[in-house]
Amino acid sequence: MNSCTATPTKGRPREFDLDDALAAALRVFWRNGYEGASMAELTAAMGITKPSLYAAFGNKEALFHKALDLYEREKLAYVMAALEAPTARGVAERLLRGALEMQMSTCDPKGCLNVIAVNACGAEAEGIKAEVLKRRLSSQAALVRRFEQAKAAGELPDGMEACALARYLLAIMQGLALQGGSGATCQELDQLVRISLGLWPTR
Amino acid sequence: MNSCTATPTKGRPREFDLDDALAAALRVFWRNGYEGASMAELTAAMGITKPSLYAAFGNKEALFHKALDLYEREKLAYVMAALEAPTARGVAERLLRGALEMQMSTCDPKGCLNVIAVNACGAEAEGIKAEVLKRRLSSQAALVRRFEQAKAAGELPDGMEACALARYLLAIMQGLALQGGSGATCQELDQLVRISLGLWPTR
DNA sequence: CGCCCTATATACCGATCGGTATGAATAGTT
DNA sequence: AACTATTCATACCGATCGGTATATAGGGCG
Repeated sequence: MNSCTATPTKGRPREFDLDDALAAALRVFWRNGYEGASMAELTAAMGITKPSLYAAFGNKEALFHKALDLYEREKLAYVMAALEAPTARGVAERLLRGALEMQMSTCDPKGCLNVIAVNACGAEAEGIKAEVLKRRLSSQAALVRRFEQAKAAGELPDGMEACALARYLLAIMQGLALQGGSGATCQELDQLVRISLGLWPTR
Repeated sequence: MNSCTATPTKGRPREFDLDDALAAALRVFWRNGYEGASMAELTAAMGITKPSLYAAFGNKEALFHKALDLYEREKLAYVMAALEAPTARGVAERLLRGALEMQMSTCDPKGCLNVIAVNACGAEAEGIKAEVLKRRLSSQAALVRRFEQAKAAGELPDGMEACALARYLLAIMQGLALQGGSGATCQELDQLVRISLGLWPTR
């Protein structure tokens, strides 16, 4: 599980843990977005100095990409797992409840890093925006495929297209993350999840 | 309709139009968010110099507040108008179609300024975030009141709470704006609107 | 030990950030 | 014409931005 930390056994050993530092950087990006996270704030949260950061992670953009990897690997695992639910409704339920749980975590920042990063982009960070969008489209495509499979199994009402349903579900999840990041309480977000599941299409 | 431009009739006359300059500033904030919009970019888009901007609008934050006023007055007028629809479903339809039309406009930037501004906040602009949230909560409360009225009229299924339904509808609208700002096509967003209306609760 | 290699800490780089001091230009008022 | 009030254009302010040069500290290895 350790990230390929092959000890070089040569030269002065590093005095901080790569994974811990990356996790700290993720929290800062998560709270402040890419441009809102300054190198000063990042190094302070990671407990290292700027040269150490650049030596270990390259630069700010490379650090963000690695933090984004960590985010998707640890915090967005429920998305891919949800696709294995037996029915389309089960997929939606797992996705919505997973998104809700993320907003209820007390140790993590609120909101969704993907949502935050894709909007917090001045001209300088167009590459960041593109990268986040690419990943989002990838999981969106997986969700569409899952719903097409459900449609073939006769789970969806006639005339309901899989890609439209996927887009609808993602919109609710994005709204949930946005409201979570804007101070909505757990009960309010739970209301949102329940009403969405209550309105989920039945054949 | 002109903003109280009482001609001072004293001193050198201003060489630009206040409303035009504010509209240009709004477009920049809309595209780049509050922190992503630099004074250089703002003055370039407004066609004026920095001292003129500060003399006319105060500072960057005051300019943003005035741009936000203009945004809500001109671009979010459909929200309050939608509340006058005869039924809850009519309200939802007007809101969703209004949000869709905004994303289809070719001259305006994509996405929703409220959504963008509330997420694009590093520590420096906490006041901006609070102000946008305050306004959002205000219109959210109006929507809740409208749905409570609909519930009293027996339009909603038993056990469906007005505030939950309002939160659900707003989540979809926020997701729509987010997807619109992320490059979704008009047809894709229209799919989203239609499926949302198709799933709207009936008694 | 001396050698090599890497990480650390400090101090600094040019560019850009939001915001302003200053003086010339342009109008009404007397 | 002289005075006053307001705007305009240029040039500048300190602070912060992301990123780095330099020199020292600390480990494996001969």
